[in-house]
Amino acid sequence: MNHAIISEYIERLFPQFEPALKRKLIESAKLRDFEGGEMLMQTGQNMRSTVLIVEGMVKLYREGEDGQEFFMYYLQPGNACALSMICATKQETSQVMAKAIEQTKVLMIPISLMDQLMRDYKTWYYFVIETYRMRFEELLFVIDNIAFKAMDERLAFYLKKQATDLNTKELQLTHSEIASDLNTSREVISRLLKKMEQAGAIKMHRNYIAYLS
Amino acid sequence: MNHAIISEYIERLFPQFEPALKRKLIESAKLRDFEGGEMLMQTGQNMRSTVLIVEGMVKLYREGEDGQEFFMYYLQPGNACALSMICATKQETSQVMAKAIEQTKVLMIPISLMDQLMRDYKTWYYFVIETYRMRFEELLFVIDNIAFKAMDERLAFYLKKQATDLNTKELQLTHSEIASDLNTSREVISRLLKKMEQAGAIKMHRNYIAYLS
DNA sequence: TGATGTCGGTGACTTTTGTCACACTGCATG
DNA sequence: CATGCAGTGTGACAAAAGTCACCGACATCA
Repeated sequence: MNHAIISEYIERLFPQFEPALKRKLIESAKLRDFEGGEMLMQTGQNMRSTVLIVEGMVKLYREGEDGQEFFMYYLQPGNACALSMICATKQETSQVMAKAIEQTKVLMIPISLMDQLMRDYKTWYYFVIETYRMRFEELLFVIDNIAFKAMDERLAFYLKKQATDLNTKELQLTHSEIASDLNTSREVISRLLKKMEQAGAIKMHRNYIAYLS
Repeated sequence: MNHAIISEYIERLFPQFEPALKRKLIESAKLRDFEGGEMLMQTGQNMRSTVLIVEGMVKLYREGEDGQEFFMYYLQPGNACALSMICATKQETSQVMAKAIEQTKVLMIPISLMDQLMRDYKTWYYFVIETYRMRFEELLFVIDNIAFKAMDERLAFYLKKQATDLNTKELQLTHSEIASDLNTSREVISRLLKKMEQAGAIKMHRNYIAYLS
């Protein structure tokens, strides 16, 4: 039975939720699977649910006019999609792309429940506010980087963030992927990576980069 | 008496608030004045109130490491500062600068009231969510521009936005100010403006720019 | 083992943006 | 009205980033 699985996820990932809220979510949330590479959300799409990630990893990015994929941030188990909350509440369409980068499971909470949850469960309200705050801050960092920093610094920041978020020092990234995430060209990334390698910050290998220190 | 003035502002600028909420705000909000050029909020500052603009104009910008002022958006009468809500709720420090660009009046709502307002007044809750949504969207546009567009396009977008937000075709901006807002140099702006003038999009004058069409 | 495709390296070049230097203009102020 | 200053114009150059062309290394698979 799905309820038991959902219950387990909620207990593990959202322990701060009050018991009544947990029960409410267990009875009304739907579990949904996404394959790696599958889209959770697309620009212009209308959201009907708020999304809580419970397994896997979701990449949020802004799509440029000719299909560029400008990376913003990752969502991990325990995170909610701030945009799905916002769009859900207002019935607005999404402004960003969300893609599962590996096998991912999410809880879908019908938008019709949002009002009630916000009003009746303080821990939910705090969770929502905290979600907004975190994502807002992430966007501010993104803006800082592209507004004030040159490519080399942006690349260094990007690699560091990848190492932190994905919790590994072996970054499974091709130069093309990085270039796409930073909206530049592969050659630029290749050259900058070489400099970083010479400076001893990384070690390059085929298909992955070892992040040192 | 201040209550009467506050009441008038609320009636005029926030007609969508339910009567009980209006009464609550009238009794607990404080009116505060800022001179043009005065800071409402500074990076690292701790917020103790949620801020509603009722008169004037507030400029939100991100501060770079060497004092650059990267423009994000304006707040006008009827708007709330999304960041003051977020920071207020979590007792976090602000990540941006907010500066009054003219004589400005705001309503300050003590953070201690936020929980109660969110829970008890549906129109407040909607207002907050809508505020988040709008500002989130603004940030996404900002990111679009700096991530995907070249200076000329960014400048065109910037001028258009100024004309819209400030509701005038006579933009009281010096080239230096524009350069600072877009985090580039005055010379670049001067040259691009000349191109735009030649293309017939604007007409330059000393100390102001006429935005045509 | 040869064919193919992805990944990465690199030189040469262009374009865009940033920097420096200096000149000009109109306004304000004493 | 002389002086100073903020605002602007502009040429020359430097630096950063983007583009193009092409190469080689490696993996996979028939």
